[in-house]
Amino acid sequence: MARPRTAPRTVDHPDLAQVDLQQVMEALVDPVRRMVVSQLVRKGEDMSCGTFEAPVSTSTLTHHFNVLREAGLIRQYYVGVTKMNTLRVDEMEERFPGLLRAVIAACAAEAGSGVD
Amino acid sequence: MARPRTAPRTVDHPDLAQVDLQQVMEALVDPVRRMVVSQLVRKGEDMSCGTFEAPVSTSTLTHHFNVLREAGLIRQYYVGVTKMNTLRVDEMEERFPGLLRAVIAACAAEAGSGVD
DNA sequence: CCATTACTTCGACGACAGTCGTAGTATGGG
DNA sequence: CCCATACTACGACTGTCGTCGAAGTAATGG
Repeated sequence: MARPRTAPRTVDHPDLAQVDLQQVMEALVDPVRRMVVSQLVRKGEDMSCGTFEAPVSTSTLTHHFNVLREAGLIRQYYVGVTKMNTLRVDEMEERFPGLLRAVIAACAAEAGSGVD
Repeated sequence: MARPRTAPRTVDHPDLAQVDLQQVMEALVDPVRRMVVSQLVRKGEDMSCGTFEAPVSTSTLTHHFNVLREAGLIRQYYVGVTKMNTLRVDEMEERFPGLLRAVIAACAAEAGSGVD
């Protein structure tokens, strides 16, 4: 019987009203974090932490997820032993209209044209 | 007779095609540089380097102007002994649609609401 | 229970960005 | 000519960010 010994793992998310532009910019300035955002957009569905491609170690990736979550860019929740990630794109759009959308578009454009 | 002993001082500006998102994000992540951009927008006309308000020394401000110029965000030109600054907003809009516009709007929104 | 999987936490380290003050250079006026 | 003004260049310092590996914790399956 899967009787949880402790409370189910939860994750705290900021209300976007209390996130400021500085935090969002700092989150989006890192290329690895933009990769995460891009992959979420491209996939179009929630992704577990382990399924992202990035040129860094797992522990570093954990750090990047924390930064993204604290900046209000992603929402995270546990499903068993894996942790899922969603983009808070609509909320973000309301908080800073056009910003996330523009960054996503720019990422896609750079990935699309031959950038090597 | 104002005979120039040397060639008039010129300033180099990148073609926006050769500016990448990383550079622009790095330029816009600094709050002092966003202040510069905001003041240019608010003023609505070219401003000399000495007329900006920022909580840093003059030499630091010079550094910030360099970063903004190299990221393609501002255009600079000398008028006598002073150096003028313009926002390259239209070119930027073409290069990364919506990005600069969104950041400017976010700055204005934060400045507008009581943020202290 | 125990092992496995999936992610986190911690400390350490290296690199680099922002900052300053000082000294330097160019322009324009007396 | 010389000085004042406006900005720049340089070197030094500092704090912070991204990075890693090793050790830790939590759910799941046998």
